[in-house]
Amino acid sequence: MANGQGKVRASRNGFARSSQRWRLLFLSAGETSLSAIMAQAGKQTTAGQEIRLADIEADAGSGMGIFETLNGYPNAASLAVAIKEASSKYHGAVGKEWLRYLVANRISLKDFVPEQIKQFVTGVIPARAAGQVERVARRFALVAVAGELATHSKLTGWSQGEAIHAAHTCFAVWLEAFGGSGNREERAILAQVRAFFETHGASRFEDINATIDQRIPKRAGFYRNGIKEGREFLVLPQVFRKEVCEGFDEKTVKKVLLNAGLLLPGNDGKPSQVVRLQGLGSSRVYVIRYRDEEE
DNA sequence: GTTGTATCTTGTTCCTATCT
DNA sequence: AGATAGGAACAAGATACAAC
Repeated sequence: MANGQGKVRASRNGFARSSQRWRLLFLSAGETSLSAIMAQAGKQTTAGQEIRLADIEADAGSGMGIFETLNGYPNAASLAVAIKEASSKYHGAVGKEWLRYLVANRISLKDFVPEQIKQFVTGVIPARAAGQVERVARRFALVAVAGELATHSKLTGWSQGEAIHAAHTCFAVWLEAFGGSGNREERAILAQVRAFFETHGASRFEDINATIDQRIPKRAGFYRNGIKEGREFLVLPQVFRKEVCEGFDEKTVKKVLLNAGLLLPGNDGKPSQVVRLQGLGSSRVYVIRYRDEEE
């Protein structure tokens, strides 16, 4: 549905039948964002998918959930109930009037609407923005212009410019989250690495100085009490790739861990260090300094 | 004799250029 | 414009050499 195109099929006599096309603007009150769902499945979202489903934070930041102002109601819940009652009583009335207005003014709107959309878009997108950002901005612009037109034709009762202001605010929130998606990924990686050591740190790592044989089922690596301070985990390359980096790009994980100071690089600048291990000879391992929260 | 470091080799991945 | 091949870059294992 979000692609705006139906399946292309052949007609009965073998010719290409014209496929169905539509423009769809839908709003979903999903509790979890698309990227969160994909992350649960251990997959990445491509930029194109995030463009089709633009995430807007539902918390307006005023301490009242989705609302910014209460419009005279004592609290957010009573406003929500009032909106629900009014909409179940009057729903559809404005929509019909709106369509009537569009049809009556379609000649003049044909030039006016694209012009207004262009104006909105150039006003909100930052310089040197990616084309994807502009595409999302155009969708917000359509909503903004439609809202202003509805206000102009006395269908909403809003003050002039309110729809544009609202779309502006929502777009700014979206843009910040989209631009900060790298930060979101970074946090997810650090959380995963932390969880790995919290789960396996005491059970799957062997003491590097151990003289007696220890039985470590599904050994993930070794630990040593750090040269400077704290405990250092020496993770074997296969485990690092398969378990620590699971669901993420290995290079990205290494970069994030290096930047966070958790992964100690070797003297030769490589992310892994060569360490002599009991029974394994010298091997490359990823040295990760695990710090407790209070340090 | 052991340990640490440096260099070489091999394998893999990604990017670019060329051809169809 | 897309696909394929080749080259470059990087990582990891191996080996050699030096120092303690």
